[in-house]
Amino acid sequence: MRDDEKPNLRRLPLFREMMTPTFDSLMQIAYSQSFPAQLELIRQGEYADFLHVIIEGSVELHASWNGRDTVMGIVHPVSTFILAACVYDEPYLMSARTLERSQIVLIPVADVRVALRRDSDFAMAAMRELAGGYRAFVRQAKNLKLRNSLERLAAYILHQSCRSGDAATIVLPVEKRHLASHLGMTPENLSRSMKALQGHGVVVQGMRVTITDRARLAAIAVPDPLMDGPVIKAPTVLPRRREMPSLARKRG
Amino acid sequence: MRDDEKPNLRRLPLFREMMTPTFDSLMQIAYSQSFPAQLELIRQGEYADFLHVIIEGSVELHASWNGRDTVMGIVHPVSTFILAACVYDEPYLMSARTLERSQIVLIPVADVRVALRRDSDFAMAAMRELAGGYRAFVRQAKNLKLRNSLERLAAYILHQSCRSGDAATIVLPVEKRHLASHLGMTPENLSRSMKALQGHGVVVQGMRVTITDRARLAAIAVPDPLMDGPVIKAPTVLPRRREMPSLARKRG
DNA sequence: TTACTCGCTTGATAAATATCAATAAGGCCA
DNA sequence: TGGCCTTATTGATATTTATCAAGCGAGTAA
Repeated sequence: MRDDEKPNLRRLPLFREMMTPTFDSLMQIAYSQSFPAQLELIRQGEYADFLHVIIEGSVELHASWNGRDTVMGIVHPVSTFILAACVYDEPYLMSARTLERSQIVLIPVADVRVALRRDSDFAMAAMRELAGGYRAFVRQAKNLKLRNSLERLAAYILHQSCRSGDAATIVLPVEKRHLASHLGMTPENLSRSMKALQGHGVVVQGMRVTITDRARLAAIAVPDPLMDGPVIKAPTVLPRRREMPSLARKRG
Repeated sequence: MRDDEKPNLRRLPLFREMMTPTFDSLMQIAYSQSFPAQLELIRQGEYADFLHVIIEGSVELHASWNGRDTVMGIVHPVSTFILAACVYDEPYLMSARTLERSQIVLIPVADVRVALRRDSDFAMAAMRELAGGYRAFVRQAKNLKLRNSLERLAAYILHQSCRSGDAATIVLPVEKRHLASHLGMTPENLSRSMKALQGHGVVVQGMRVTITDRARLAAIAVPDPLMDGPVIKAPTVLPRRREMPSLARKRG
């Protein structure tokens, strides 16, 4: 893998506190690869072979059963995914596919396991990462069970706005049908819910959603850190550049 | 805490592999307490003070938002809960209440954290425990998003039967209204779904549910280890297999 | 026993959500 | 620029699920 990718990985919570020799040895074995859009990286039911770290692009976690399919989450750089399957040595519960061309670092699970055993700081970080993932899914389950679809959408919009420093306007990071599936609804239902939110503090123009009245939107969403996640605003975190945003979408 | 409780704890996956001195030191600080039914042990939003181990009785994990409330899970002996909040030092996402008189061992989180740092075997076990919890919630989210309420109920009945060695008759472990909430439906809906399942391989008499035609029930539930959890039957624990079952039936 | 809970069931109705079909809109490419 | 393909929207309708309001029934205390 390229040397200029390592500092990005090193900054991740998972790798930040581990000992340098452990990190270096993992980096020696790891390799970075570019995948085209719409590529199935992981299929549910298979066993973990690599810990994945997404450096660039975006990856969608989804699950299917009995001919139905649903989006379980979307992973953006820089973060890891399927750590749980690596630790547990059990089959993946979700599939993963690239949404766009993506740069991904692959670390063989066997080496991750060795590193976990050897480096207790790494183990602690992995534990924290897993606990975080656990909590994220608890929140998702709460969201599904306690909110209806309109409330979920409202909360999603508010949350996205929050994440970009309370920006009034957000741009949906994925196609609407994917967002719909992510929120546990049909595309038609999402479309109607978007319309319903207009007149409740929101203006929608294509992928661009503008909050005109935060209070009214919040009255529907009733945001709650125990469900929407800690409010980690990202006003100043911009060390990573997104090249050519206008051309960065759609199938490859 | 009583000495006769320690072996039970020691047998838990979380404590099984840790070093004896670490275990003993935790046991010295831990104390066991009996709680009456319907007692709120943990309130969502608060911070973890103790790792809980349920020895006897049963505990319900639930979550509330905006005046609504839902059952997120039920914990039976012998197992631990809220490890994630202990590790992460973040507020609980769920509340916990006893369903009946329960015996619970409490271990101060500070000591758990020290033990995690000192004993890498314990850390690995905790990691596996967290990964398992993570996966459980991924499955719950899949269940909610991919199945409708009738299918969830059918799957629940089959799963309970499986857990007791494919017994034809199971006795619901909790009141129906709690089960309804657990399955993400109203009591009325559960009642009607139970009735709907009669004539599809199930007979219901109060808390007693008998499977008369497993195939018909399975045709509704379409069981899947990636959603319903590993099939750990009570009588014998099968050796781990890693074949790739192509159980993902398309269209149904 | 009677009366009283409390949870379960049932029926009627309403709301939420999905499905199907058709149209509109947007990006992409020749 | 127009044509093509995909996604998004809209309308009509069906299905699923929730709500409200009785009624039922087992367990319990007086």
